[in-house]
Amino acid sequence: MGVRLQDVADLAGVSMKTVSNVVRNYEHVSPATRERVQEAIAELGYRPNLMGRRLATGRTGLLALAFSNVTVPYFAELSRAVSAAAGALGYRVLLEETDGTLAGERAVIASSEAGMVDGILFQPSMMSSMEISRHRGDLPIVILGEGAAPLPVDRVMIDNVAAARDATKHLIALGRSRIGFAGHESGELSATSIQRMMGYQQALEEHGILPDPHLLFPSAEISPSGAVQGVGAALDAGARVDGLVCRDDLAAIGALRALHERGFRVPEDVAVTGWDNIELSRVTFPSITTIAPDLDRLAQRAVEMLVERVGGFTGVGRHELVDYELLVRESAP
Amino acid sequence: MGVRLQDVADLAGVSMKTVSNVVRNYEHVSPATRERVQEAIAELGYRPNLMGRRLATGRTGLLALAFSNVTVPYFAELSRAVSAAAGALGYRVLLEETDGTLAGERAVIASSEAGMVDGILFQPSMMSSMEISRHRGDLPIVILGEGAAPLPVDRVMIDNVAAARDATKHLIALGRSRIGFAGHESGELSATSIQRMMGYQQALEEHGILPDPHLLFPSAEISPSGAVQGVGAALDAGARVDGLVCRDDLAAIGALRALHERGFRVPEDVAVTGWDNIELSRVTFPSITTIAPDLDRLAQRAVEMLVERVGGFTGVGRHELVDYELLVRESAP
DNA sequence: CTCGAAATTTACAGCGCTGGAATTTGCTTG
DNA sequence: CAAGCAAATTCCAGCGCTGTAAATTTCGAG
Repeated sequence: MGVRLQDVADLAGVSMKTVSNVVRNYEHVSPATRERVQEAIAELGYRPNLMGRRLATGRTGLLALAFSNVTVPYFAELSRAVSAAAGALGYRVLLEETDGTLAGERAVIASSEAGMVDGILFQPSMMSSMEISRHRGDLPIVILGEGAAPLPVDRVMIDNVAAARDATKHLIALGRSRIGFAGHESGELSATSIQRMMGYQQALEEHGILPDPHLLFPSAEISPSGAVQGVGAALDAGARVDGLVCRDDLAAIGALRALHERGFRVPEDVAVTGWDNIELSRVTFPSITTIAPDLDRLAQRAVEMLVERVGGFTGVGRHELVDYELLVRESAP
Repeated sequence: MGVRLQDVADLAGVSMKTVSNVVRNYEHVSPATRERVQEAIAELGYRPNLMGRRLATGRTGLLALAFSNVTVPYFAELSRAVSAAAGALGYRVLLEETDGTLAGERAVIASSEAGMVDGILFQPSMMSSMEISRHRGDLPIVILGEGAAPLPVDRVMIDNVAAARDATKHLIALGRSRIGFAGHESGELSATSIQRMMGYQQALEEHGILPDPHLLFPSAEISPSGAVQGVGAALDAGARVDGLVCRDDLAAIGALRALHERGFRVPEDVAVTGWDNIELSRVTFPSITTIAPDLDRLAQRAVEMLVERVGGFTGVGRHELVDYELLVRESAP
C-alpha cells in the first residue's frame, strides 16, 4: 500500500536517489530535474515512508517526554512547551507516563525496545538522578527538575529552594507569622517537595520564626482532593495558620476549598501561595499567588541540550537554572 | 551502537530467524534452544530495534490521538484513557495537538509523512466529519465526539443532546426557570456546542419555557478566563439567571468566579452545571454538578474500532454511543 | 575544439528485521 | 528398520530509504 520512491523515480525517469535528493531539498539538483520530480511526486501523491528513512538514517525524529501523569496541569503545560520547542528543531514528542511509580519510571529508562526515540526528557518523581545516571543505556537523557547534586547527566530546573524562600518571605512581608506548608507527600518525600520545604524553612529561620512541625500539612495523595483532606484534617485537629505555602497550585486549590469549608477567608484569615502558575490559578476565587517558572525557556533549553547529545555531544553533565517569578494575585496580595 | 539480531544468533549458534522467533515468543521453538538464545540475549543486552521490525512488518504500533490541546483537562484525561486502552492492545499513543485551528486539523489529516502511525483517533473542533471523511488518505480514522450524521467513518461519542437535556431538566427540577447557557464559542460554533445548546433548548421547550437569546453567554475564547469574561460581561449588562448550563467544566469554573465576584451565591442564587467531570470539578467550591461521560469505555471502544480497521476491516462507518451520567454535586444539588 | 573542474546523477550496498518456503531433525509406527 | 509426519530451524528475499563513491554530464577557459 503506497507509492514508493522507486515509483516516482520511474515516472520522472530519474534514479531513486535523485528523487530522494529532491524530497530532502538537497542543493545540487538541477531546476529542471527538480521540477520534473516534483510533478511526479504530486501526480502520484507520494509521501516518504518514515520507517524506511529512519532505518536508513538511524534517527527516529522522536523524543520521549516522561513524567508521572498528563492530567496534572503542570505536566500538560510542560508537554505543550516541550512539543513546541522540539517541533522547532524538527523533532516530535512521544509522551510516556510513569504514574509516579518507581516501576513506571524504571520502565521508561530501561525500555525493552530500542530505536523508538532518539532521546529522553525525564522529570522523575521517585528515582534519584543518581540512579537514573547509573541505569542509563545508550540513550541520551536530560533531566527536568529534581535535586541539585551535580551528576553526569544534563539537567534543567528552576531554583526550587530560592523560589520557596521567595514565596514564604512574601507571606512574612504580608505580616503573617504562623505559616504552614501544605501538599507534600505524607510518605516518602519527592526531591521536589524536599527542596521546596527547605526553602520554606530557610525563609522562616531567616526571619527568626521557629518552624513548627505541626504546621506541615501533608497530602495522602498528590492531588487537589488529597490537599482538601490533608489541610482539612489538620485544621479540624486544631492547627491554626495565617499563611500557607503550597507545594503546587493543585494543592493550593485544595487548600482553598478546605479553608473555605471551615469558614476561613482567603486572604484575610489565611494567605495562600501556590506553585506552577497553571492556567486555572488565575481563575479560582480567589486567584492564586504562585511561583511561575519560565516554562518555555525550560523546555527550550532542555530540548536543545538533548538534541546536542543526540547529535553526538558527550561532554560532562550540565546543570542549568531557569528563571521564575512570584506572581502576586488575590490569595496573597 | 547496538547489538543486532545477528550478534545474538552468532553467540547462540543459531540463525537470526530463530532468535527473532524467541524474541517474539513464537511457539515452535524447542525449550533448549529458547533458553540458549535467551542467555545470549541477556549476555549481550540485546533489545530489538523497532525501526527494523516496523519496516519489515509495515506496522508501527503507534496510534495518533489528535485534539486541540492537552492543557484542556478533558483532553488530558481522554489521553490517559486512550493510552491505557491502546496499551492493552499493544499500541502506544502519539499526541497531536491541533490548537483547535482548521489549519492544525488539516495538517493532522493530511500529514505529509506516511508510516509514522497506523491510525488516527481524532476529536475535531473545526473540521466537519464530512470533510474529514473526504480528505482521508489511506490511514484508518476513528472520530471522537462531533456531529450525529452517519458517515463512512467510525465514530464514538456520548449523546450530547440527551445529556444537555438531562442537565437542563435537572435545573428545572430544582425550580429554576431563568436558565442560561454559557461557554460556547462567540464566533462559529463547534459541533459540540451546537449539540449541547440544542439539548438545552429542547429541555426548556419541553417544559414550556421559551428560550431567551439574552441568556446565552458565549466566551470569546474557550477557556476558564474566557468564561469569566463572557459570563461577567453578560451579568454586568443586566442579564439575570437562576440556573446556568455550562458547555464544559472549565466554563463552569469561570462562571463560578464571575458569579462570585458579583455577589451571586451558587447554588442559592444561581445553580450551575458543568460537563466532562474533570478532576477539579470535585474540588472547586462549590463542587460542580456535571455530565460525566464514560471516558474509559469511550476510549476503549474507539481504540478497538481503530485497531480493527488497522487490521484490515473495511466495513461501513460505525457509530457508537457511550454512556454518561449526571453527577449531582454542590453547584446544583 | 579540447580538456579539466564542477555540477549532477546514478549504482550499490546496506540499515535490522520478518514472512514464507525450504530444509533438517526427531519421533512414531507398521 | 524404513517410511511417514510433525516439529524445529534455516534460507532468502525484501520492507523503503539513504550514504558513499563512482559515473556521467555540463560548462567555461584556453
